[in-house]
Amino acid sequence: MIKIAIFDDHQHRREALKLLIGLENEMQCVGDFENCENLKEHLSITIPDVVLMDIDMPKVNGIEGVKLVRKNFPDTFVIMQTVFEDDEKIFNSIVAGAHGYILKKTPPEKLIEGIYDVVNGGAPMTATIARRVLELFQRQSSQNEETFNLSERELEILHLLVKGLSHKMIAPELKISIYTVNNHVKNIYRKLHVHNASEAVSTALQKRIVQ
Amino acid sequence: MIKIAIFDDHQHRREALKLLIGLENEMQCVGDFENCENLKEHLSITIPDVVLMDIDMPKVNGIEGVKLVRKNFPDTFVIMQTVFEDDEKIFNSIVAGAHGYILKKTPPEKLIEGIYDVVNGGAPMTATIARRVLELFQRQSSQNEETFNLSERELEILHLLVKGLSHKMIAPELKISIYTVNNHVKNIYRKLHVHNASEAVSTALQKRIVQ
DNA sequence: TCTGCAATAGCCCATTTTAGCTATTGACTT
DNA sequence: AAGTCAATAGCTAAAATGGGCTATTGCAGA
Repeated sequence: MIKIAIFDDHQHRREALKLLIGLENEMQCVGDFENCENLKEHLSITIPDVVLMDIDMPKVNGIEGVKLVRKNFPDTFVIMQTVFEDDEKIFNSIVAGAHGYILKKTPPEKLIEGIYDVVNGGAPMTATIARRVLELFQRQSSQNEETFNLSERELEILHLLVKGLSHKMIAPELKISIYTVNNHVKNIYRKLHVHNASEAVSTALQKRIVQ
Repeated sequence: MIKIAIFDDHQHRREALKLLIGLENEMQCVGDFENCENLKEHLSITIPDVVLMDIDMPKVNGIEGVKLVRKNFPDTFVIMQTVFEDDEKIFNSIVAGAHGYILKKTPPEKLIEGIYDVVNGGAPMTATIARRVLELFQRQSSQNEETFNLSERELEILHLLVKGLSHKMIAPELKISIYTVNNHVKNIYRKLHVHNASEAVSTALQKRIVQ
């Protein structure tokens, strides 16, 4: 039996969802709430497996809601619901830890399918949202192909600098002398146009020269 | 008519896919190749709308392949195909610009559905892959709410360290003495559990304490 | 074959950093 | 009123760094 809680500020929508869930033998609505105030207390009592979370709610909205759920009830799945496919809302929901993202106009049978999907390890979302997620992902990790002409060895040393190792610690790590380390470091600085280790590390991470 | 090109190192699989595509009235296979060598030339001639790209191919693999397609043929959709759901392959494919990710064991009708899906703005993927994508996303942008109890002033100084400023440069910037800078830096190190500026900068950026 | 360059090693030295202290002031909490 | 803590300032000494150099080896490209 899948226990479901509903967060939505429209009472008629809550009623409709309860009715829909009631039609399924394997599902049970254990609570419906008009916003995420006292979410922690509500969920402590109802202990749902899945939360249907409207994004646009007064006072404490759905983004905050999903954060609260994920923080306090890590085993509970959260499916976001919204009227429009808004990039920022999609992004924030996913970063906050949502497990699915379904439009309100989605036909009832698809919503039910989504609930089964999420408890079985899936991530229900519309085709368009899936595409948006991929695009957001690509934008996020736009790898700067530029390697600043750093040699293999320099990249290796840069990596160790990022890990916080001193010259003295890098030398035995690479089985070379501290003088050589110093030389490589100087060459790295020249190529990255920086003048100290902090700046080099900063550049390395921000331009994604090393991960 | 949707024009499709196939990249897969197994000839029997290429034949099977060609046969499958041939059964659809709205689809046409315009080429099949055993790896991504000369991909640019192949696509220049065949000009497909959708590329089915196997990931594990000898010489030039699918990840490199999708990069090449996206770089040279930005309007062509790429659906990745692989045997297993491997986090690293999923991640690399998406970062490289894939539009979909389907398992080879996926039934034929689902693959055809995926092709229609991708040209209609969707991103076909299995439920499990969708979940993985969301998790990768969350991991990527895990905004560590944790601020490590750094004070306002310490955050300010950490920010300047990330910008590559030395203690001597930070002092006049904040109109405080270099001794005070040194004290703040020491406190930052203690709170972040690090022992030098590189490590502090690295932690600050990776845990997203500063941007 | 010549040339350039990466990788290695070395030296020097001024400057910077790190870590150990002490101490005052002012704000906030109990 | 007492206690805590952030922010400030100061001192010192040891360690590390950054920026000058020179030099050898070996590889790859012109």
